[in-house]
Amino acid sequence: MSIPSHKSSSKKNRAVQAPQRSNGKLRVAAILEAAAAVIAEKGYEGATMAEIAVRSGAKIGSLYRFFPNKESLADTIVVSARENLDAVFDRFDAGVRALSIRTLADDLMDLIFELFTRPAFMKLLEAGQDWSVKREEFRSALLRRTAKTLLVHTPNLSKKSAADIALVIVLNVKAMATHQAFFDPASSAPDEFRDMTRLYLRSRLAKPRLERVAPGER
Amino acid sequence: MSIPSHKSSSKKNRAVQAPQRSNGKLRVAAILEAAAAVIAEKGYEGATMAEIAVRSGAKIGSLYRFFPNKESLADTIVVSARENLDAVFDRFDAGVRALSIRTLADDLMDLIFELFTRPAFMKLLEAGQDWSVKREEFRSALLRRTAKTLLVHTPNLSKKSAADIALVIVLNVKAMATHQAFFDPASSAPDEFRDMTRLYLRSRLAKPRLERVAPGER
Amino acid sequence: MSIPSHKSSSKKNRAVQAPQRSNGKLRVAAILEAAAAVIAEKGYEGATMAEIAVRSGAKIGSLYRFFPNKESLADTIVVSARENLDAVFDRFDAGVRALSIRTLADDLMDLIFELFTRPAFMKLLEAGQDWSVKREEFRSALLRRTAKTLLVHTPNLSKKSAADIALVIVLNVKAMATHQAFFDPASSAPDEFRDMTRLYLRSRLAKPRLERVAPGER
Amino acid sequence: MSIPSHKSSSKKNRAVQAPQRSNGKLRVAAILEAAAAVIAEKGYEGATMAEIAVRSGAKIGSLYRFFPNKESLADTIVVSARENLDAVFDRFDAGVRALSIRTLADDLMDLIFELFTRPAFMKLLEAGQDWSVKREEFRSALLRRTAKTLLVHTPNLSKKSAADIALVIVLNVKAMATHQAFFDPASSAPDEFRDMTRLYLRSRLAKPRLERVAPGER
DNA sequence: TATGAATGAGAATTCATTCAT
DNA sequence: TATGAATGAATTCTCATTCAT
Repeated sequence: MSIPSHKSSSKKNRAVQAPQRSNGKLRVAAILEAAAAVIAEKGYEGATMAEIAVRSGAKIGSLYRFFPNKESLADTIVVSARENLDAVFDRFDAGVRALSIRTLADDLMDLIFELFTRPAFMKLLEAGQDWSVKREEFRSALLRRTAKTLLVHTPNLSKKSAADIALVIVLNVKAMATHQAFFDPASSAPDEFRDMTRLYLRSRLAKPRLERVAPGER
Repeated sequence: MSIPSHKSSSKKNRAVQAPQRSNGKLRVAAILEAAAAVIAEKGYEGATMAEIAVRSGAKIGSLYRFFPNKESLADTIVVSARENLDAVFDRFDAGVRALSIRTLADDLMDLIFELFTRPAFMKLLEAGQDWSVKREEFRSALLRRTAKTLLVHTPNLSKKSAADIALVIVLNVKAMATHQAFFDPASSAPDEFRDMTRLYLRSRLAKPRLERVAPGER
Repeated sequence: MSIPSHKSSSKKNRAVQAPQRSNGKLRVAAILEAAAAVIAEKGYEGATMAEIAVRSGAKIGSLYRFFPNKESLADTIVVSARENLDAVFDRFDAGVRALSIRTLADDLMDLIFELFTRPAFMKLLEAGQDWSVKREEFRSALLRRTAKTLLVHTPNLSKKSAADIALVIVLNVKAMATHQAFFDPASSAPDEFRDMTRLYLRSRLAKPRLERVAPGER
Repeated sequence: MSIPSHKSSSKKNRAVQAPQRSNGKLRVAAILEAAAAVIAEKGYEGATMAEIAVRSGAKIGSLYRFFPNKESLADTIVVSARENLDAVFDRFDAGVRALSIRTLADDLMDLIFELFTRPAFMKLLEAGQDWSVKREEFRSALLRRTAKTLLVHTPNLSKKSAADIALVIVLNVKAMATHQAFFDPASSAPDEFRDMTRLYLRSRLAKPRLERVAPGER
């Protein structure tokens, strides 16, 4: 979306610019699109700048006009998501208190799923020791905000429980999203994940004594 | 499980390699161990033969004595697991009928988790368009056998349900295993995953008459 | 001498370039200034047109409006000096006969030093196999004129001696100028160079019988 | 000569090795030779790894086996000189007290000249803001040792004077060496430099009252 | 005319794989 | 057989120069 303020540690102070002409913005969008697709397919290491260039219809030199290096391209994909993460969650949190557990589960999964919509995400967020700060930041922000949402909905939850549950939900969505492309289109696996997440959330958020679902829960 | 990294075998270049007899097998094991570790960290593309050589204490030349190329190394990791996959499942299936749903969930997760013990697996099994046949074979075999086990336990399950449930269980274990290393050591997330899987299995395998959740719930 | 770097001319992209009339000359001057600075820092190869553009406040497109290519920029720097080389020396030669050796040394160094004032010169004049004709021309003209000046002052000098002495003087000034920036500000090294050059000139220009310093000369 | 313990800041822990087979040592020597030659001709920026490879008879991949990058190659050239700088000066200082000023001048110039023998030096030592530590270290060591030698010879010199004189001498040799290749072979310019340096040293080191050249000195 | 963007040849660097000893 | 070295295609990145608006 907006070109990050790239690595200042670079030797050369190459002037990498945000696009300033409408054409340039389209170009950047196309590059990000292509990068996301290629990374989704081949992973970060497997993706080559040359292929991203070809798919985006840009020439290799243009890639480097807008992104100083391969990593910044990947970062930008993540950063653009990070940027509206808070906005999206803020909006969601506003109405979360009123939601039934079932609806909370469904909507929360949808929300997170959307953040994963660009399939490059899954690849980018896969564990690795030298991930850039940006990528790590996205991961932790997502977990933090998810936990916070759970606390807004169920205030008497412990911080720790909220964190644990958030992690499980996020990983469920990730698993769901990662393998979506590879599912038999007729597969009902996504539904299974949704349903499992509902069961899980219910068991975690329902009041202790009401082990069996309380009437009027919904 | 963890083969020590034989690094002390040669101190000086001109060192005599006296006890170098039949430990070709040890050498191979060390290489596989190192390969698994490096791939787990960096992914298949990110792993370099040079680093695998260094970590395994082998010389780059040796690697190619035992494995004709990088892919064969990765394949071997998968194949060695594939080989005893059937044996492990056969043994498990023999007694599965008697298991409670809870125990089934727990033991099945343990079994699959063990197959994932070498962390390179997760990386290796990640989707990609040009996976080698061997890797794809492992994935489908794992799903097939898991589904079969479910059918042995609960014969009146439909094939399709079994496949769906198998996928969910496998992905749950994968999520659990992948992120184990990154969990706060004090995290109870693994337990959460186990519990969630129990809930899920119970809802799927319990007799039809209990299908309906608590009245009014749904 | 130091032309300010006109950077304030456009604050917004859409800014009106009202007073943009005949300052093509200013623009060119700014570019030359910036080019000289960048080349001085990084050398000819290390200097990039992009950095020169940024420092001069010009846009890369503008650079190429005024200079067809990088080399022509470098050439222009040299040529502009070459152009008034003769004038400067002519003027100097007019009064050179009357100068004492000491004053000759001092004034000649000053004169040459001024030609080197733009520090890009030193870099530009550094040896290299593919120097442009222009650059080579400046170098030889400088040596030729310096030698001529010596002959005007001391007519009974041989051509060869004059050429040798000229070379030494020029190189002395070059060394002095090149390293001026790096001197400890409190360093008296420039004075040393001046003094050394005086001694040298005295020994070369003084009448043979006055091998030992003439009384009153100093 | 000996491969330095290259940059540890690198992303990849590529195992850049010192050569361990005789052949490898020859190769490294050839590479350094070629690098020095190319850098001497084109300067650091102008030199390309490809040309260095061709001239050394090595393939591009081999260059990177021994040197992790272009800069390390340049550094190695400088470092190898730095390494025996102290040894050379120590030896020289041992006998310096007995030398006449004239001989001191001549021998000191010869000594420094030899350090500059590899012509790549002059290029490498040329000023620039981002020179590597190694290169700067060589420069300052050379000045420091030259000043020290002067103090050994003439103990009643002030530190500051010694430093100033050292700088002048070094720059004289540099000028001489840099332009040697470009001199008319019949040029007596080198002799001029030597003579100038003698005059200069004499004026600086001779006892004050002996302003006029002491009889017998020459 | 001014300028942001496009271009692509060329340079640095990486790494799987082969080979000679 | 063991292994240091060689190889070179593939990849990332740079930058002078051109172009469309």
